[in-house]
Amino acid sequence: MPEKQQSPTGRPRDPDVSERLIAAALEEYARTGWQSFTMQGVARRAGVGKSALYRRWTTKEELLIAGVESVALPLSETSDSGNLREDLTDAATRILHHFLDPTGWATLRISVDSTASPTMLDPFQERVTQAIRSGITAIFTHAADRGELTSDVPVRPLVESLVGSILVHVLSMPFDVRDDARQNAAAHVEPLVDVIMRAASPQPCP
Amino acid sequence: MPEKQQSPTGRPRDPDVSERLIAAALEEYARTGWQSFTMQGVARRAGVGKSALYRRWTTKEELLIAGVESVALPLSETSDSGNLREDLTDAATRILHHFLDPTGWATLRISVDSTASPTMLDPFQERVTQAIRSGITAIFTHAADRGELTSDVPVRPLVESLVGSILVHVLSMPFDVRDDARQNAAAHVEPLVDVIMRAASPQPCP
Amino acid sequence: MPEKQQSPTGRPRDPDVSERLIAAALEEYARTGWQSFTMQGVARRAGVGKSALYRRWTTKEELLIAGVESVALPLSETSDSGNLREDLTDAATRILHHFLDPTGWATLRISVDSTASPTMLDPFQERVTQAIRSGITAIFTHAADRGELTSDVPVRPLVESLVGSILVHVLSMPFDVRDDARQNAAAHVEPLVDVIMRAASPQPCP
Amino acid sequence: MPEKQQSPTGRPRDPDVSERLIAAALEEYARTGWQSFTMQGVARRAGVGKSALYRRWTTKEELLIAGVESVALPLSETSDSGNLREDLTDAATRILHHFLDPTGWATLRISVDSTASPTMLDPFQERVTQAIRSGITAIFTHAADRGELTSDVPVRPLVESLVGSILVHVLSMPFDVRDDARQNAAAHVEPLVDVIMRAASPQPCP
DNA sequence: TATTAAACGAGACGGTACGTCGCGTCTTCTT
DNA sequence: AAGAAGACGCGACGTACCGTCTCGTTTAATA
Repeated sequence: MPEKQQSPTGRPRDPDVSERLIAAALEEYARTGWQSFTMQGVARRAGVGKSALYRRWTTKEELLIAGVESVALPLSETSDSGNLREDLTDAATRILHHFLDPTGWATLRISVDSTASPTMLDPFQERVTQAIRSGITAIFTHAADRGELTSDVPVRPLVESLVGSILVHVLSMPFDVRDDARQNAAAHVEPLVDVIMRAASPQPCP
Repeated sequence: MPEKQQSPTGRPRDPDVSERLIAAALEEYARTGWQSFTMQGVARRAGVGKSALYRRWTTKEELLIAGVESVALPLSETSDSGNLREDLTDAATRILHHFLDPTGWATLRISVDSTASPTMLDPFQERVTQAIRSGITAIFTHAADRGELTSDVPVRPLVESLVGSILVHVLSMPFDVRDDARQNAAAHVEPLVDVIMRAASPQPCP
Repeated sequence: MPEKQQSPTGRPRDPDVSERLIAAALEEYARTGWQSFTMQGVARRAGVGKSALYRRWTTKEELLIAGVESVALPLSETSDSGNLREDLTDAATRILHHFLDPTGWATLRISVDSTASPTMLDPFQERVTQAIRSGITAIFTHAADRGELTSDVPVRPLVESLVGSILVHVLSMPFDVRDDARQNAAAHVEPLVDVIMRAASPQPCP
Repeated sequence: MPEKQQSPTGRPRDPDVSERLIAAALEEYARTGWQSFTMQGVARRAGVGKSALYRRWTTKEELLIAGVESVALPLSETSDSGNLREDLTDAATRILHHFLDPTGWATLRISVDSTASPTMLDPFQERVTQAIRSGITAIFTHAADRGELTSDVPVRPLVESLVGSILVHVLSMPFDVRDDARQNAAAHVEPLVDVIMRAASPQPCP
């Protein structure tokens, strides 16, 4: 969700203003979420007039998406070590950190909030939610290419299971465990990757 | 999250007012989510003074939780057919419908929003999030009792995978597919249950 | 303005409650006037339920008048030393103190406020405003009886001049002079009594 | 009490909004006084947002003073006919009308209410109360210049007597006499001016 | 170099929600 | 029936943010 088109004539927009606005938006949102996220506050924190803000993004959602996609997009880049479990563990660890980070968590918030109405979903989903999914999908595709995966296993449910399990894991995590999860990410991620690996493996002999 | 304690002396609270407030809260929230969810609006819709509302619940979260837990708690009751796949499919279908319902979706929204701060998480998680998890956990426990499950499979990651996969499935669903999901729930749920069944099954012969 | 009639049957009213209410009313009003004078606050300060208050007086005005007339009525009792100037000075001094006292000042406030509407004026004026006037009127009557006053001087304007001059004197007094006025009342009163004495005296020889 | 200072930068305030607010304030106050005088109501009647009102005046008092001083200030301009009695009668008549007018009466109300606390008194007194006093003081000064007044008569008590007598006269006036006072102002004013004239005249031969 | 059109900060504007408090009425239990 | 307690619908309080709108000033591309 880039900023709105500007007129070709006249003084050009100051790119520094855009940057400061996006940074301010993420900081404000990370504080306490929707509750205290105000356009006014973003402009104030950025040291910018309200007009400069509204000129670029008309709604809170547009502004947040602009800020959040820069954070989420890197998740689509995954490693390719030649070993499925290793790649999955690496990706899962990064997703776990993503959901444990305030700014990363914002991704989910916006996604959840925008799922309610048809208007907002599409632009955001294509950019953020899909970014996460596509990275893991690639891992499976590579593994299948290597023959590490029986071809009869559908990939999409596996991806949804892995991403979803990490999400629910964080979602149902008591607050004082979050620090532990940040430091011992591997221990938290391993059982979840295990589930996927079992499901992806060839089934027992009949 | 029940309403705040009332004093033993004086005129007792009108339970009808509480009911109207909760109903109004769910209706308002289902409209467009946080955006247009105002205490003022809830009281107005319920035909009730603001004081009667604030007397019972101080914050929007408290109010929403009160309304939402009546919707979420039934999810903890699961079937016990004697067949693991059948029970999982049944539970998963209900969870899918839960997340496709505006009021049910509110459950997730609140959960996501409250995860940011330590204050809100605990009461809500224990009541709603855990309700969903505990139902599925029971299914696995029963299956293990029946010997349908190899004892070396940890249950918790399986639960998180199932719940999470349904969640991500809905989360990444284009808006115009939602109606289809409501009507053909089985088709949407089956691949996800499959993943869990594979992961829960005894592993291939070495 | 006595309290409202009570039913002849049933439990009689507690007179102590009435007293505490009136005392509380005066204290509350003396604090910052109309601004912070609330029925709720009076009942709270008196340690009494709201119903006990509303049972006795329906409006703030009724309650205040009940409280204020006990303070104002003594002003109608004046000295009779046999000397006009002396009596006037004595009465004027007491009126000055009355207007310098927070509770006494409340008398004026209520009077001024109630003058706007026809409903409240009569009961209050007869009791309070007239109390002040009648005392001074009596002084002039006695002086006339003694022959100290030429009979052609109308009394009413003299009374109004004396009371009014004290009132305006206080009204236009800088705040930090009020303490001085309390201690050196005679110095403040003398010039005003002088004016009245000159006006009441026989006129210059032609 | 002018409106609060505005910043030199940014969009300037709309003077029309200020005018509408002051007019609305006077109308609201004239209705039933303090009782029903609400900031909310003033803004509503003026067709203005509450913010525009609070931006200019923070309290009811400030707002009322702004509205009232435009009404009271003209009282400081008095006639100078060369005849003391005539000038006094003229001034007294105008003051009488001032106190009989709802808006003019507000002057007194505010004055009385603000006398209780030190904060409010000064700005109001200097502008309104003194305006009335200074006009009459000027009349006496001119008369003294003409030799119409014996120099040993102090002016201030005379002024206080005149203004005060009119005030008390109105204050103790039954409601149904007010109309008569408006129409036959001369008859009401004459006895009061008489008192002042007698007091101001040279005293009887010893 | 002078013109010009938009960007920019600041903040006014009519609204509306916030959470609190007082209004006057009512309902409950206790004295 | 009095009394203490407090719930009830209502609306004002003063603050903050909404999105739009003027202001005066700055800035780069065009004429």
